Order: sequence, then C-alpha cells, then structure tokens
Amino acid sequence: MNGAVDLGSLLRLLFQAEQQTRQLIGEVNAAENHYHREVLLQQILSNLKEAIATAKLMEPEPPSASHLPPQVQPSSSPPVSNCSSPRSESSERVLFKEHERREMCKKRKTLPKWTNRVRVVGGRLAEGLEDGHSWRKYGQKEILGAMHPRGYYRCTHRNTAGCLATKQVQRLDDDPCVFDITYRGDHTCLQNPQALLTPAVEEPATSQSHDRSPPLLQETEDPLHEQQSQALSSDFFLPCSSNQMASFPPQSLAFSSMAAVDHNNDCYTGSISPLFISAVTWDSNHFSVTPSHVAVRPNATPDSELAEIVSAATLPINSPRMNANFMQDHVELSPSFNFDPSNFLG
DNA sequence: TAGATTTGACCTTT
DNA sequence: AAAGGTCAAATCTA
Repeated sequence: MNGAVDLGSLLRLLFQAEQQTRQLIGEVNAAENHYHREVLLQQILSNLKEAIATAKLMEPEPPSASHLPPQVQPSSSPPVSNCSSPRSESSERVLFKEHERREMCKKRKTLPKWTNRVRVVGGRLAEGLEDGHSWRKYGQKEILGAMHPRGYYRCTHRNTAGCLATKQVQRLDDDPCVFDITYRGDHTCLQNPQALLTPAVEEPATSQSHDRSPPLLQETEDPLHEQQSQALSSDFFLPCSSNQMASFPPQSLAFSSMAAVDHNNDCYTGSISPLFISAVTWDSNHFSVTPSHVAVRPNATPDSELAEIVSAATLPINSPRMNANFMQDHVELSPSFNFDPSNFLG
C-alpha cells in the first residue's frame, strides 16, 4: 500500500468531516430541522470512521524511489517530471499511464468491496444516477457460466476528482429479477452537501439544479421524453400506483420524516433514508419492490436495459462503511408512472 | 459538441 | 492459459 496516496485520502476524509462539522454548527445556530442535523452527524461519523480505518491501514514505509508514484495528485493530472532525460513527452505519458495502471491495480486490491443483492419484482427503478452518485459504464463482459453479461461502472468524477469508486452489475441466472451489485471503493468525490441533503419534497420544482434537485416526476405526453427527463434526474424514482404505498409494509421500508402524500397530484413523494432503513428489516440484502402496474415503453426492454436500471438505482445499503452520501438519496413514487412487468421480465 | 455507451483489444490475476 | 477487469476508439445521443 502506498502511504502517500492514502494520506491524501485521509486528508480528504478529514477535510470532509471538518466541512460537515462547520455546516452542522451552522444548522444548529439556524435551528433548522433535526433531519439535516442527523444526516450531517451520520456523515461526520462515517467520514471519521473511514479516516480511522485508512489511518490504521497505513504502514510506515521507508521512502523508496522505486516505490513512490510520480506524484500524489489525482490520476488525471499529468506527472510533473523532474527528470531531464531526453524522453519525448508522449513516451513519458505512456510510461506514466503504465505506472498509473500498475498503481491502480495495486490499490484496487486494497479497496473495500461489498455486494448488494437487489431484487426487482416487476418494479421499474428509474434510469439515471439514482443511487446518489453518477456512474459511467466503461465495460461489459460475458462471464463464464453466467447467462448474462456483467456490467462495469466507475464514478463519473474519476477523472475530475480522482474518485476510484466502481461497481459491477451481474444479473443472476437462476433468478433474472435479482442482481448482484458489487461496489468497490467509497466515493471520494465531494458533492454539493446542501443539494444532496435537500429532499425533493422540500425542494420546490422551481430548482434549476440538474445535479441533485430535479422537479418532481411530471407527466409528459411523450413517454420517451419522460424517460429522458428522468434519466437526467439524479433522484431515485420508484414508480408505483398511489395505493401502492399500502403495499410497502413498514417492516420492509421505513420512510423518513420527509415523506409526504401529495393529494392534489394523487401521488406519494417520499424519502428513503438509510438512516431509517438501517433500523428495519431488509430481508438479508434483498430490496424488493413490487408495483402492481408499471408501463414505461410499449416495446420490450432487453435484459441489458434492466441491468442498466438496476445499476443506476441500487443503494449500497450494506456497505461495511455506509457512505454518508447515500443518506441523502430519496425516492419518489408516482401513480402517473405505469409499469408493465411483462415487458421486462418476459 | 460534449458526454455517455459500446465493444474489441489489451492487461492482470489466478 | 483462461477468465476477469479495464482501456480507448468508434459510435451514439441530447
């Protein structure tokens, strides 16, 4: 393990915790709602735990020229060469890429890894970036003995923020409704905490922010357009009918205090916070959603698309070090969003 | 035109 | 050597 690189991670975590503490002080002073404070406290706790774990993993390695990377910057930055060799710029770049690749491979092995098993029963979890983080697909591979290909995703902010978080989405053979989502590495990319913290219920639809605060689900005449709009949203949509709410037993899902029913639009809008979910039964890694009727597209959706959906809409609830960012995710439910499971699970 | 996805090639791990 | 994981050019999409 590279001590210098981990020191960077450690400092980043401590910096986050410091910022969150400052924010919390502000919240306390402003006497705002206790939900924000609770989320912030959980974030701080999570970051501090992660920082401690990182510190524990750091070994006091003697500095060795062959051991150290060219620099401790995020991988996107070019190396600062202090070597006066006549090597061309492009060959330096190739060498750096090679070095970076090897370092990444070494580091990848040390990254925390956990798997969530997600079941989708006729439910249409929206596409997009709905687990609170934006993912970019970088590969898909046929896996020996598996009927379905495995999708590979990495954090969109990898290049800009050096975030090493990745995830793999594997659909199970014996139960096509179940997906194994393997996460590797926590997100180190900082996102706007305020935007993340503010649930849509509180955030009026007037928000212009594309990042975290899209308007509530709206009906459009064009289903494809509707889909695209949702894909742009980073919120987590769970489409179902209005009477569907009753089918969410309290022991299965606990909705946060931000949940509310919009009687005018006959739809439920709510927030699911792992803060609350963690305290209830989760059927050993299974997150089951069973809307009664759902229809998104008239034509059938291939397996890969369902995998995409799941990849976008899973919550790493069982992370050994639950990322505080997930506490800011929320779910919106709308009866106007119909779903026909037969289109997906034929 | 920028960002996302696809996919064959290449690299690493076992 | 085979399988898994990642890269990056080509392609797609908004």
